[in-house]
This record gives sequence, structure tokens and C-alpha cells, in this order.
Amino acid sequence: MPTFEIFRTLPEQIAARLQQDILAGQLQPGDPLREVDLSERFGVSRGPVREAFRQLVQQGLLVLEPNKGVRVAPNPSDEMRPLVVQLRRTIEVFVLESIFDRITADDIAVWDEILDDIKSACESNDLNALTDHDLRFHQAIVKSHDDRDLFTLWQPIAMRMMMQYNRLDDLMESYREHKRILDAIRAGDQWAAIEALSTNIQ
Amino acid sequence: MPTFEIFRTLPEQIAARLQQDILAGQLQPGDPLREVDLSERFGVSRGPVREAFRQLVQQGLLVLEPNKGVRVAPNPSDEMRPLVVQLRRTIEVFVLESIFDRITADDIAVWDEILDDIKSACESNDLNALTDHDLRFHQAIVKSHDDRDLFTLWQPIAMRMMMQYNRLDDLMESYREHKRILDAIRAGDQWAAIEALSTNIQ
DNA sequence: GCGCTGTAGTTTGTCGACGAAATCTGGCGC
DNA sequence: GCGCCAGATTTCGTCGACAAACTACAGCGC
Repeated sequence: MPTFEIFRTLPEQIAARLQQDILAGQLQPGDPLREVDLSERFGVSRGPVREAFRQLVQQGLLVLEPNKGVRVAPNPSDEMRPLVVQLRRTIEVFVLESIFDRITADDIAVWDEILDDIKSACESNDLNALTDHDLRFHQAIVKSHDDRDLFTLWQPIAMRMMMQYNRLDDLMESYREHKRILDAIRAGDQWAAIEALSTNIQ
Repeated sequence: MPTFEIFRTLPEQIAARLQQDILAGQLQPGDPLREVDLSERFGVSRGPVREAFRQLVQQGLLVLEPNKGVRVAPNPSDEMRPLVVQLRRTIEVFVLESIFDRITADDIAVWDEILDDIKSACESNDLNALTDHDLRFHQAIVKSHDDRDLFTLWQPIAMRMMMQYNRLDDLMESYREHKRILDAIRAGDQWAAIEALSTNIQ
């Protein structure tokens, strides 16, 4: 029995941890992951680890070869990036369009907090933290849509982009982009919000 | 690509079977699925069934409530359909654009066979068979792209559409639409092929 | 030297069993 | 009759063990 508090299901916790490690580059594309290694590392049996693997496979972060285990997925090819960008834009713009007049002060408060985290990460030049908070920012927007199903549709697409998070030379630019989105939302300017969102996704 | 599906693993076979049952409407939205029932039905243990469940959850065909099991997912809301249509069009058009000048006679031969199946299903007014072959037709196109990852990205989106396959009054129209796509490809007319594909996806 | 083959060792795939959470059911108090 | 609580039952979550598939490598024949 693990000694730490359980917030979500065991497989979810494991998947979340591995996702961090992969997006942070501590696990490189091609690296093999063994079920026993991780089950020992997390102090659980192989079952939950296996389930976490399958989850991450569906999200595109791992690739599965039957009877051979999983490896960290290769980065998406350059050819595919425009497609993935277009798909992600389509979804997030759709969300913004369909909830824009229903956004509450609470929503904005949450997003503001994440924006602060983004700012901190940019200021301290911490790329890993920035990747994490950037993801959380967009996650929060997508999840604010009533239809929770939308999030499961968005996630694998967003993951493909997060795997190669090296678009900006100046990290601070990321903070400015997200601030522009949130400011536009706060001002009730839907066009500007969508414009800023589209600019941020590329 | 082989003309018939090759199933490597047990969970894959189970997932494929359940997918058929769901798309054919033999399992209705909201129906609960119990692990022991299916493990007995397929003569396997609960492990593989569990894994198949998780796979179908990620594809949007099932919904999972922790500690409560899985149910057949509700049909996508009408509000979401335009989004899903746009996403699926984006991907399939992308595939067609990026492989158009590399399509071989073998590719077309495979697609022709599936088109025949579609024709048969339309003629015998068999909606379930049509759903199945329609899915196979588009699967074959998407899978013909080098990047196998594209398929995993496409699948959950396509599934959302296949769950409500009731667009046409006259089934024969489906055959004509797919024939138009394939004829355009055969004639080397990229614009017409994309146009026909977009018409088919709605 | 080169390639094949068989064997040992590693890793995944599957299974049956146990414990935990949720649901159902019946009885009690009001 | 109605609502609530407790025990029984069902179902999921997790585990440890066994079986099957794959890998690596040494030995053999050519």
C-alpha cells in the first residue's frame, strides 16, 4: 500500500507523472519503459502501471509494440505539425465561441491564477514549468465547456504539440500571448480573444 | 494493407467486437457493461476485457465512472457535430493532399474491394454492414498515410460521427458518394477527390 | 569468418483471488 | 406509509503468480 495520499485513481496518478517526465524531456523519444521498473518505483503492482501505459499510448505519448512493451513516442514529424496546429485551433476556438457569453468571474479567476504561474515560469526561465502551466491554461479553457467529451477529443491533439515545445526563443513571449488572450476575454472582445488564441497556437 | 483485419492481441479483438455492437446499435447509449459478463462471454479473464474497455473509453464509445464501471457513451450533442465534421474533414483532406501523387494501383484495388462491399450493403439495405464498410473505407485511406500516428488521431474523431450514422434516407447515396471519391482519385483529379470527400463527410 | 540454431534469461500477456467501494435489500423507527 | 440505517450482495480495483513471446548469446556447421 502506497504511503502517499490518493487523489485520483492509481493509473491516473502514474500516467500524470509519466506525462510530466515525457514532456519535460526526462524521458526521451525511443526510451523503453518496463512495467516492473515503474511498478517498483511507484510501489504498486504491474496492473495500474499497465493501465497508465495504455492511457498514454492513446494520448500519443507512448507507442506500443505487442509483446515488446512501450517506448516514448517519437516527436511528430514536421509534415504533421500544420495539421495538428489546425486541429487544436479548431477545437479551442470552438470552445471560446460556444462559451464566450457564459464565462463567469470564477472562470477568469482560475485562469488568472494559472497566468500567474506562467509568468513565474517565464521569469525564472523554467521551460519545464512553463510547458506544464501552458498545458494547464488551455486545459482549463477546454474543460470549461459543458461537454466533458470535448476534453478527451482535445487531449491527444494537444499532446502532439506539447511534445515539441520549443517554438519561442524568448519565454516571456509566452506570458504575453496568454495575457493577451485573457485580457481580451475580460474585456468581452470575442474577436480579439480568438485572434490571440490562434496566435498562441502554432 | 491486408484486406481483412489482423488482430494481434486479445484486448484488440474484444474491443473490435464491442465497437461493432455499439455502432450497430445492439448496445444502446447508457447501457452498462460488466467485466465478468464479457469475460465469460469471450471465454477470457477480466484483464483483457478491462483493457478493451479502456481503449474504447479513449475512443469515446464508452464512458468510465471510477468504481462504477463503464457505460455506452451518449451520442454526441448536436452542438458538437459541426466541430467533429470539421475535424474529420481536416484530417482526411490532409491525408488525400499529402499522398495523392503517391497512390498506387494496389491502394486503389483495396479501396475498390471495400467499395464493392459498400455497394452490396446499400443494395441489401443493411445499415449495419454499411456503417462497418463505410468505416473501413475511410480507415483504409487514413492508414495509407506513412505516419501511422495519424490514424490514432483520426480514430476517436471518426468514432464520434459513426455513433450517429443516420444521415441518409437513401442508402444507395452512400455508395454513389464513395464511388465519386474513388473515381476522382483514379482519374488523378485531386480537386474533385477532395471535393467528393468533403461532401461525404457531414 | 558467417549464418543458423537452440537455449537461457528477460519482459509482456493472462489468469484467479482478495480487498474496497458502490448498490441493493430488508427491517426498524416514526 | 415514508425515510433512514445496516447488512448482504454485486462490481470494480489491485495484487502476485504462471504462461507465452521475445531477445541475447553461445555453440555448431559450413
